[in-house]
Amino acid sequence: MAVAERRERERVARREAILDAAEELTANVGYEALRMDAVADAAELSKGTLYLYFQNKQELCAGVAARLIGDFIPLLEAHVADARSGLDAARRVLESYCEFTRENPQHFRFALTWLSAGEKLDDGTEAFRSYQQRVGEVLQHAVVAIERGQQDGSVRTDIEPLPHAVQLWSSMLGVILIDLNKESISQRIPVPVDLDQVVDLHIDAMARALGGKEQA
Amino acid sequence: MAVAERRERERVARREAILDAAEELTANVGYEALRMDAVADAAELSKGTLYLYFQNKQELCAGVAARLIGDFIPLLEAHVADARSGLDAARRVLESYCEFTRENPQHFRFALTWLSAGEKLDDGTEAFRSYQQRVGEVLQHAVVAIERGQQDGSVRTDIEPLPHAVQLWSSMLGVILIDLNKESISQRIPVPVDLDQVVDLHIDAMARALGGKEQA
DNA sequence: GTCAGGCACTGACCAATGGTCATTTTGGCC
DNA sequence: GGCCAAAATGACCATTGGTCAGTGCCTGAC
Repeated sequence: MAVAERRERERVARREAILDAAEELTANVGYEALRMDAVADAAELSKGTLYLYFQNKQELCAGVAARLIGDFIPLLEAHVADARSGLDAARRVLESYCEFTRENPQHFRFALTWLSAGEKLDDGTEAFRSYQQRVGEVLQHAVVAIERGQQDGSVRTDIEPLPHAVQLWSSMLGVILIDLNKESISQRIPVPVDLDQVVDLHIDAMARALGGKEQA
Repeated sequence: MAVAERRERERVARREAILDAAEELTANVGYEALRMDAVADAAELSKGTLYLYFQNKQELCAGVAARLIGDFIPLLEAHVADARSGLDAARRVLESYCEFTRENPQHFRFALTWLSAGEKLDDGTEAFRSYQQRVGEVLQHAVVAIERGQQDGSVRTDIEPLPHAVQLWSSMLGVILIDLNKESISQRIPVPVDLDQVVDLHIDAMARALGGKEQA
C-alpha cells in the first residue's frame, strides 16, 4: 500500500513540474503562443505524457492560471486587512487585482478567454473547477467589503452587495484590459489620451458611486 | 481608361462580396472558428483569391468589423440626438454600444482580440486603419457628451472629458463582456448572481459618478 | 482577325501544431 | 528470472492558415 501512496505523491509532483514548465513559458509568450512541444521539452517529457496529466491544452493553461490566482488570494487578504473602512476595503480589492494582473498579464489573458469561451469549454476538469472556485473567492472579498461599508456608513445602504460586487469586478476587467495594452492601444486609437490614469480614474469613479456620503 | 475604372469597381464589389460571405459566417461561428476555406466556398471563390483582397485572416476579420461598426455609428448618433442633457447623452452612448454588441456579439469578440493583440497585429492594412478610425469616432461621441454635460450642469466640471470618456468606454467593455457571456458564466461561478442587471447597475453607477448634482 | 501581355483566379501543396495510440520501458512482486 | 500494470514514448494524424506556379480570359495593338 505504501507504494500506491508514493506513486500518488510522485504523480502530483510530476503534475506540478509540468505546471512549472508551462508557467515559465507562458509568462514569456502567453497562453495562445504556448506550444505543447515546448512544454514537453521544458518539462523533459514527451508530448504524449502531458496528455496523461491534462486532458488538453486548455486544461493545462487552466492549471497554471489556478495556481497563479491561488497565490494571489493571500496577498489580496493581506492588503484588505489594513483597510480603514468598507469603502477602503473595496478600493483595495480593486487595486490588488489590478496589481496582480500587472505582474501576471498572461493570467489576465487567460481569464478573458475563460469568460468569453461560452459553451466551447471543457468544464468539469479538475483544473477548471479549481480556477472557478478561486475566482469566486476573490469576488467574495468584494462582497464582504461592500457589506462592511454598509455597516460602517462608508457605502450606500440602498444597494445589494453581491450584484454590485459583480459590477465592480466586471468594470474593472475592462479597465485592466486597456491598462495592460495601453502602449499599443494609444498608438492605434486616433485620439491623444494618456492611458496611464484610466485605472485610477475608474477606481475613484467607483468609490464615488458607492460612497454613502458626498466626498471629493 | 474606362476599363480601369470598371475594373476598380469590380474589385471593390468583389471585396464587398467576400466581406458579405465572411460576415454571415462570422455571425454564426465567430471569428476564431471562421475558416478561410468556408469563406472561399461561400463567396464562390478559391482560397487563394481571398489573399488577393486581404493580407491574412486577421485583416479579413478587421474588414468585417469595420463595416459593422461603420453601420453602428449612424444609429449611435440618432440615439444621442434625442438626449435631454449631456449626462443623458453619455448614458445613451453607453446604452447604444451595449445594444450594438448584443446584436453583434461576434464583433465585440473581435474588439477584445484587437485590444489585447499587443504588437502581434498587422496594423497598417486598410481594414485595420478603417476600424481604428471608427472606434475613435465612437469614443469622440462620449467626449462630446461629457463636454455638453459640463456646459449644461449635468456633469461635474472638475474632470477632463477625454480621459473620463476612455474610462467610461473601458469599464463598459468589461461589463459587456460579462453580459454577453452571462449564461455560461453564471454556471461557472460558484456564486448565485443575477447577471442580467449588471449592465444597468453599471450605467447607473457611471451616471452617479459623473453627475454634477446629487441624484438618487 | 489575331496575337502578345497582363490580370484575376485557381487549387494542389506546404508548414505548423494540437492531439492520439501502438509500442517500449520501468519497477514492484512472486 | 518471469510476469504484469503503470508510465512514458514518439511517430503519426487531422486540421487549417497561407503560398505559388500554372491557367485562362480580356484587352488593346496591329
